[in-house]
Amino acid sequence: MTDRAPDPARRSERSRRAILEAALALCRERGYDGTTIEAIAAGAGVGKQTIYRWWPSKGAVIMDALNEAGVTSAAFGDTDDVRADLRKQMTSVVRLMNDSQFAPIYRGIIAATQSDPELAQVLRERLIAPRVAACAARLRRAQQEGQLRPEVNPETLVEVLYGPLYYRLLLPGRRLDRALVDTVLDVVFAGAGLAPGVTVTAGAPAARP
Amino acid sequence: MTDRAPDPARRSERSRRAILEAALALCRERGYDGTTIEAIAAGAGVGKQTIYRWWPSKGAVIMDALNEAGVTSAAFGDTDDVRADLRKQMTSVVRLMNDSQFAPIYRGIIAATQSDPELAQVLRERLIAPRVAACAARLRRAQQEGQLRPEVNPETLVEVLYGPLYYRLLLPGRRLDRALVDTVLDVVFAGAGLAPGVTVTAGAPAARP
Amino acid sequence: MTDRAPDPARRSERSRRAILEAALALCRERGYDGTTIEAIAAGAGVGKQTIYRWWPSKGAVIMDALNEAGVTSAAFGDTDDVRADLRKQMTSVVRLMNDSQFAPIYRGIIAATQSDPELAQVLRERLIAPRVAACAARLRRAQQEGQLRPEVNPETLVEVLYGPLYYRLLLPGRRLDRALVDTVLDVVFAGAGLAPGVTVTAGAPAARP
Amino acid sequence: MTDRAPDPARRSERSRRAILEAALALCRERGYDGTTIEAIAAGAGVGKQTIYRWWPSKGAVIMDALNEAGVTSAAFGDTDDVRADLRKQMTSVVRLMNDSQFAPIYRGIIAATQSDPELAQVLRERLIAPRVAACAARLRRAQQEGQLRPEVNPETLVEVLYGPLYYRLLLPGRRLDRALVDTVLDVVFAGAGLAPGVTVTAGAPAARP
DNA sequence: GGGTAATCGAGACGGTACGTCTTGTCTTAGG
DNA sequence: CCTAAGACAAGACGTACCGTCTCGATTACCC
Repeated sequence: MTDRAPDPARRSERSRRAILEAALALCRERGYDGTTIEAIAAGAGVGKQTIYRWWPSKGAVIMDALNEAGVTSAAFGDTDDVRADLRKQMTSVVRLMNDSQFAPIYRGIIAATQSDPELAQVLRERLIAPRVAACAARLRRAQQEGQLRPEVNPETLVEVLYGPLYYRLLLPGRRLDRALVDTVLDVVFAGAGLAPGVTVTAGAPAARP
Repeated sequence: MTDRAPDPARRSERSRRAILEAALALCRERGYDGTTIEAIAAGAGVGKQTIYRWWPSKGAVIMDALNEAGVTSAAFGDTDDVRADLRKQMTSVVRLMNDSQFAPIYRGIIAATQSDPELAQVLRERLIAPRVAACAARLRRAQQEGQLRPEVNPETLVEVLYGPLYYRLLLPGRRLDRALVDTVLDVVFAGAGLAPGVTVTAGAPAARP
Repeated sequence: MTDRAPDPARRSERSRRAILEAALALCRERGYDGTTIEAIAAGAGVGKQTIYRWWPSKGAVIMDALNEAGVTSAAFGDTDDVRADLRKQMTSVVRLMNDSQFAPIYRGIIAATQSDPELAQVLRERLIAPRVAACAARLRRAQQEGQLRPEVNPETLVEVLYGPLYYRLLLPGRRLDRALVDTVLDVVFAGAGLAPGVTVTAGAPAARP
Repeated sequence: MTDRAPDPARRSERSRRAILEAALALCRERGYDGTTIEAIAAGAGVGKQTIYRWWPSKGAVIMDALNEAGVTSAAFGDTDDVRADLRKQMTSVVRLMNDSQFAPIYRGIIAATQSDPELAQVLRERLIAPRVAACAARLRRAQQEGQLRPEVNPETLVEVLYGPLYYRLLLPGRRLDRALVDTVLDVVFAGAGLAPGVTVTAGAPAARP
């Protein structure tokens, strides 16, 4: 399994920390693209080889640094109200995506994954998959409890929920804000369609004579 | 308006075409990142200055090349069935996002916009805005015709519709396929929620005792 | 002939000079080995590529620099007395080989040629061959004028004359001084042997009855 | 004397041999310059520190290896004919300097001494000085026996004899061959000059009436 | 229809960063 | 304490591109 990995026991914890800290600091000062391995090494007082020995790319270093900083959380609310739980989590995601420290770095990493499949896999495994799984689990419980239609695949529903957020994060156009969360939840929970004979209003089920 | 633009009359059409063709060819052979202005110039038999004179960045060249190739279309169906129109358009977008020629280039450009606001603006103006506008217009008509709830902002709805597609295009994880389009439309038109006393089923309004 | 060489017309004379000057300055400050292409480029305010474009190696740069500095001369005396002419030239060579500025650089270059045949060829063509030829020409004239035995190959005689000087320059041991020149000339002109019946004394030919 | 040297009793003879053998093998395979301490350590199955502990530099290792291989000999002929003794010894030196295994390594070491005084001293003490002393001793005897002019310093005469050989070994130009030995001996024993009234012919002393 | 000004291909230029290599020192674990 | 192994800080290597610049040599418009 770990046959190719160098013995981690030999690894200098001191250097590892210095590298991750320098990486984050540089990202803040000069942006993701402006951050170079050369500068990280210099900033950390470390030889370049020490970086190349333990990380395959600049993106991997920075992703590790983000993780280390514990900047995000996969934790999910678990009240009886799935919509409230989602709203809380999605809102905190929006807050992060609007954070002027975090957002450019995150966007830089996602950009890097477009041409670096290895980094993409790390991004998936370390950042995305756990959070998607947590969200999907919550949705699955909601389906079992009759709050959500059971025939929609929870993983796909996660994508429908978060897709619009990433759309605004990654594509130029409108600024991401919290209002989007409510709109998305509105649409996802109640639909945007007006089928004949059905009145769907968020929080206000059709009155019946 | 065009005060800053060089006199286009001077421009060598021959070179312009050679550059755009070389750019696309290189993108196919070596990917977006592997394509360099140096190589485009060499491949087109053109001086580097000729490229820098007319385009601000590699991304801009490649975006022009994509546009020139007429690879995408903003045209929208306009039948009476908004859902069918959306399905048709979104499906063709999915097809494009799955095209092994186009997708990596498009992803490369979007990646480049993460650190190049100027390119982002061009992407917005030339590719995204027109298509969003066309889609929003169609949605607006649907609202007027009573097929969609009128209180949802059409531009936002566009993002809810396309967000999941871009999510799969740009984030590592599940492969993009046409089934996603139907799921998204299902959820957007009918909602995924099961509010007490309301049964929302696509195409099958809840019967009542 | 010069088909592979870049068009010299494009070459920046300014950079060329700055590079050669920086190279020499660095050699003096930090020695031949301590001089790096990186430092030459930095010191000359020049991109490394500009050095690599025009010179194949550090040694070639430094040899050019030496030549440019006009530090040596192939000019040879041309009086009627070949021994005096040789003495003058060899003494000036000794002076150069003892020059604390020049000698370490020259030794460094010769050292470099031990593992760089290309540099060796340049050294031969640019520095050694012309001087050997000039010396050999002078010796040849002396042979024609009856001052030297005609059967000794002049090129080889050059090596016998200068060999001891280079021996002291390159091999650790005794310090090179001008006295060596006289000893060498003594031996070479009159021989060190005492053949029976022959008395060979410098400046005092055997008397004959 | 050996105050700075680590206690030799602790030294692993096994490692020492492996290092010297690996050093020579690498020199043959990749040349002097291509041989690195890193590779020697790897090739010998030895830690780098073990090399650094016992040798001050790569050159010192290789010189030790050469010595160990017993590739040269300081032994000198001791017949009544000094010229024959010199010829024999010098010819064997030429053979060595032409040996494609030995020569590049020897040239590499001499090159290294140009910038490494410590190595130069080792070269002098271990290789050169003993051989020069042996040769000078033989010359001194020849002087006492009346075969050589007594006023020429024997050590200097050694340099005159071997200088031309090293000239050809170290400077690019003509290939070293055995004929050089005879020419050198010719010149050194009989001189190359033609003083008026003196006829100096090797092996054919001037006839006397 | 000749002058002139901008564009063209070409590629040298000063730079920056890359990823690799080697150096000599330091650290760890085993004997 | 020596050993094998190899991580470490340092820094040069030679390469690749960047975006700017300087060349002549065409254009192609304007007078």
